[in-house]
Amino acid sequence: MDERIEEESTEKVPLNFLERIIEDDLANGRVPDNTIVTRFPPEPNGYLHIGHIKSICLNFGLAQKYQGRCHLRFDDTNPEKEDMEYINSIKSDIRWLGFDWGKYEYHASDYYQQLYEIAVRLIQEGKAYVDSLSAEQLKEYRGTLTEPGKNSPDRDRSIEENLRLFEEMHQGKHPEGSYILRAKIDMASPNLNLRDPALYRIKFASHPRTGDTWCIYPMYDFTHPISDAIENITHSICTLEFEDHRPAYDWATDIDGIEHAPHQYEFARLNINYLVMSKRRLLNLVKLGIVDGWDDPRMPTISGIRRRGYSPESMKDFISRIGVAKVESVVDYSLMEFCVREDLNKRATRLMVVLDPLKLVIDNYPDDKVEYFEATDNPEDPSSKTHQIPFTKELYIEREDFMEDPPKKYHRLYPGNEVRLKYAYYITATSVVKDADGNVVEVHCTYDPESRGGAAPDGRKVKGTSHWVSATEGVTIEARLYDKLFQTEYPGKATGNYLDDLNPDSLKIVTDAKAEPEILNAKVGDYLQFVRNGYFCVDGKVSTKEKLIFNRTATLKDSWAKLKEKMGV
RNA sequence: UGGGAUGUAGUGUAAUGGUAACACAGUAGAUUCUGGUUCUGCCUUUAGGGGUUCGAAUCCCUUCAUCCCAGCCA
Repeated sequence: MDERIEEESTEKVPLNFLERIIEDDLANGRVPDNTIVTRFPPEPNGYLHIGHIKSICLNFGLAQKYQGRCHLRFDDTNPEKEDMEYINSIKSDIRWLGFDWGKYEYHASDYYQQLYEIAVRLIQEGKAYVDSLSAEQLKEYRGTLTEPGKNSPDRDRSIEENLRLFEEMHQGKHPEGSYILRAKIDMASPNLNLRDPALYRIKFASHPRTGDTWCIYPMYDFTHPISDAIENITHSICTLEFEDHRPAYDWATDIDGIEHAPHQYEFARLNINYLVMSKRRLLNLVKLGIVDGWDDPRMPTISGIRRRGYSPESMKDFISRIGVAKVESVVDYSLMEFCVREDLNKRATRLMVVLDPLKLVIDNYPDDKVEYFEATDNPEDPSSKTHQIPFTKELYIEREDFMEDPPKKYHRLYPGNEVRLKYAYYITATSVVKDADGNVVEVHCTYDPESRGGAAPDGRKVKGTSHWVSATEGVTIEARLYDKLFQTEYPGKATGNYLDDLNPDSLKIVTDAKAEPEILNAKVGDYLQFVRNGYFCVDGKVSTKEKLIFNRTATLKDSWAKLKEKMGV
């Protein structure tokens, strides 16, 4: 026991740069009460996507790891874009991932009064002023990346005048766009965020939470750092594009009365190839009707992947595997697929479902006989339960599992070849029935009664095993076969328009798949594997008892498909 | 032509002055009542150039490349 502990403590667990910072701060007594406090600060103006999962796992994960806490704070400072609908979806998405913010739920709008008072104080201290420049003039005065800006004529307005005007803005006496409150920092700063950034703007918009109480709303650069300070956030983690805002963050938290100013740290946001992640582009897909909605199983939104059948565990594993750093990076989609397959392989219930049915008739099997075979729910689980599958003379097999004229290395069913029907019998194909166009519509075979259970007493082996469903005892279901929404690694890279790279085959609907009766027990949230076809789940939105609809979460790896391609078949 | 940041296998992440590694992808094989799983092998790496040092991915100088910033968005 002691040895083990020693072993563990000497074992070097690689830390990411954020963990290093936190451990260093903790070790050097820089953290009040030795309690780190992080926050996840979504703006409620859209649905959470996979990129947010990284931020959620980071903020909640770090808090968990160091026995601190993580606040959920809605960054609701722009009433024109935000909505209660989003607030609710965000909460349910975070819960789905398995994180709990407990009582620490906040809204930046809770701080509007405090923010207002701080703004007044800044004016009194000569650190902020009311500017009447128009948006266009503001732009002119700001300068460019290479040229410094110039001071607004209003910059030297008296404190009394500023106070009066700001109060009038507050009271709604001035129209939108007529005035803004600006920080007085440095119009010549090489960092544009420091060229007297806007602190407050006038908006006669109703806020989802504060209603019409306010007609002036604080800006991000002012609200965010102060909200962090109010909540005693110790480590404020955000994405790389805010790096340039850090001086503004420090400016805002450098006000009297803040004992332990929070600090901002930036990490690289998550990018995944074959996916688009920006809210704008996702919204567009929804608006144009290219997808079924924000929760379309092809969408990289949390609600989308959830409906697709991804498990929260697999996504958390994915996030832990990609790591955290400051380098802009693009993660392979295949890693995410690997993670979901690995997780689902361990937990999915196996079912036999034929997606593209081909009739198979066993000529030497009794006409009306029904016998049952026992199938393991999950062979990966030693304590797995079993269920019964009915077997009859007429069955369906996968059309792909029979070829009249097979290529080399094809070891499924073809005339004269013997294969196994999983759990049941060895069969040998004898003849085919074709339609007028020459398509095979029925395969006839004979079975070996001695091979009952799927093995021959004489020890002879077969190379192929097919799944099957009884033609008379099976049930019909709908299967929705999803693939990547985009067919290029970087959608839009070639033409500039990401819609040019949509995958025309991102959804194939199979309305007459045949399934073993056990499928009737499948519930929303169950993880299933249709043997040899992939991982599936019950569609939580449209599936009904009368019409069962399943979504394909991911295919199984298919080395035969690769081989076929290589052989040029 | 301003400022900020970043460069390690195809991709992502370790190694924090002491033998460049792990995972995914790729590839070859073994096992298998899922052409799945599992197992084994292989492939490929410090952006370039200089310097410090017994020793550099790591420190210094320099060049190059990429990303972000000119909302009254966050």
